[in-house]
Amino acid sequence: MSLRFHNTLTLRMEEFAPQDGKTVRMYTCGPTVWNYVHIGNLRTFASQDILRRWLRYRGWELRHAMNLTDVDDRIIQQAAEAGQTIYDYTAGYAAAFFEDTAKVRLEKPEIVCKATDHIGDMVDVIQQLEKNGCTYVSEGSVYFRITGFPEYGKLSHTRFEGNKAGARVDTDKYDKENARDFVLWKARKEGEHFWDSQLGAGRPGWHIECSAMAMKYLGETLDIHAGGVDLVFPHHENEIAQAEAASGKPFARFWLHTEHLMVEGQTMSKSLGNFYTLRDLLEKGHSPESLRYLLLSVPYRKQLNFTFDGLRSAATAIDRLRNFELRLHTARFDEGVDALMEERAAKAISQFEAALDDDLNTAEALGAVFEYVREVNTAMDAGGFRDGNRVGAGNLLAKFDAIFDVLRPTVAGNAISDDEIEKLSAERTQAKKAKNFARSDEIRNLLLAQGVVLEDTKEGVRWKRK
RNA sequence: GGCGCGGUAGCCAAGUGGUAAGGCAGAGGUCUGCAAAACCUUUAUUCGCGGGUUCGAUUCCCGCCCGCGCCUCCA
Repeated sequence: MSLRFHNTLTLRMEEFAPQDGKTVRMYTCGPTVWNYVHIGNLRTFASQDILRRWLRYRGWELRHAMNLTDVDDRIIQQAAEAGQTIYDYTAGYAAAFFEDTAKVRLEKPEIVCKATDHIGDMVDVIQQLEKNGCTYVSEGSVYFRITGFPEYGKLSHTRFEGNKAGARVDTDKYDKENARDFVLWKARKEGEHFWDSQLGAGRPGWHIECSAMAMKYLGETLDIHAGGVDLVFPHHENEIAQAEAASGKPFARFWLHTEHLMVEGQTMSKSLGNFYTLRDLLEKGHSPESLRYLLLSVPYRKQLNFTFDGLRSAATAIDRLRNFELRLHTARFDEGVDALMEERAAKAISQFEAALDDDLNTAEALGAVFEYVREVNTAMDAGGFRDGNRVGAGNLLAKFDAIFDVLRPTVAGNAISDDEIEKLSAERTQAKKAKNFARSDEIRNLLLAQGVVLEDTKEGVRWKRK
């Protein structure tokens, strides 16, 4: 089966392959670095992480660029309130972003580009748009004239001329010819950060950074452009208008949008008191892997309802997989290879792959893995799983974890060492043999307090970190 | 009003024109010094509601109800 994605541009499933048959050129809208990442951000970024990993799994090379928005109205305002330059203000949050995303095991894109490092590139694109007659100047600011771009609205599937002049469109912006026109370059305002350019003193509008940087690093036509659903309009629509009006070429072939995360059935917002950053969850004692699993367990085009109950369920589900892996590595099996078990592993892998090929159906992919785990556990109990089957089973787990990446526990820096655990475990076994159950229970509890669980099995003791 | 997503067991959730994957929780069991941990079994005659097409629909069509998002900054 071939790799297919749902394309927002066409609202259809389409077979995917990169233009050049080798390297996928992908752009994703990154964070505005004015705060710590929240779990809604992470839902989108996690879905893009799966996309990255799956594209590579399927043999493509990857050239993925992600922007950091480090200048906008909020940043300017908050930096001013903090008495800092925008550079000082955003540097800390940019660093925190990569610390946090690494904890939930998001791969870093090949290219990370900051808006403030690319002012000149944005000015170049705006000048090209001027040349192409798509702009006008009003009160010192440069605007994009959407009536000059007939395809405006093709991504959000909106025909603006037929649209009711709704209450939500600003009607007091006298400086624009059309309410939907958007700013490319904002004239300098007193006290605000600005750059001198051929366009005059000012700063870039929000949308231009993505068009400029994407084309600079990936060429005029991208294979994939992705982001959260809220960006479809106006951000991505405007990116298309800017890029295509400047280059005359299609900006991106595939547009992938991740649905939003809700919290307890409601929109996450600070005013509702249900707003969580990754740091909030870690402080409450939840593991980064459990959040990663939860975020990935619902396919990206479906709204995900975050609950703490769900987070705990995710942690338990991961335990089941880790227990299986531990059993696979520690239990004793009869010599030989069981053909049926090999067949089951191959079937599980093909189901797993077909699921992810189908627009990254992570829920179905997980189903294939769990079904396999249960069948193999049953076979292990019945003696049907042989020593030679370890390779096939391990291979399946490796493929699974290359994408989901949740099997390896996060171990704190001050955790008890493996050697100490082994030593205490051995002492407990001795105590048990001597029927000194008081001492053996004491050791078990002592290790439990350190987050280590001892398990008695037919073949002896095994341990794991919780 | 326009555009889009969704309503499947207590919760999360996959799915197909031919009779419902998987996870969590619950119940039962195996193992065990008691435990812990682990593992196994089990839990929807039914897929928001009403019509229609069909030999047959949760899956296709029409209508309706409900939830959510975007149309303004937002992942």
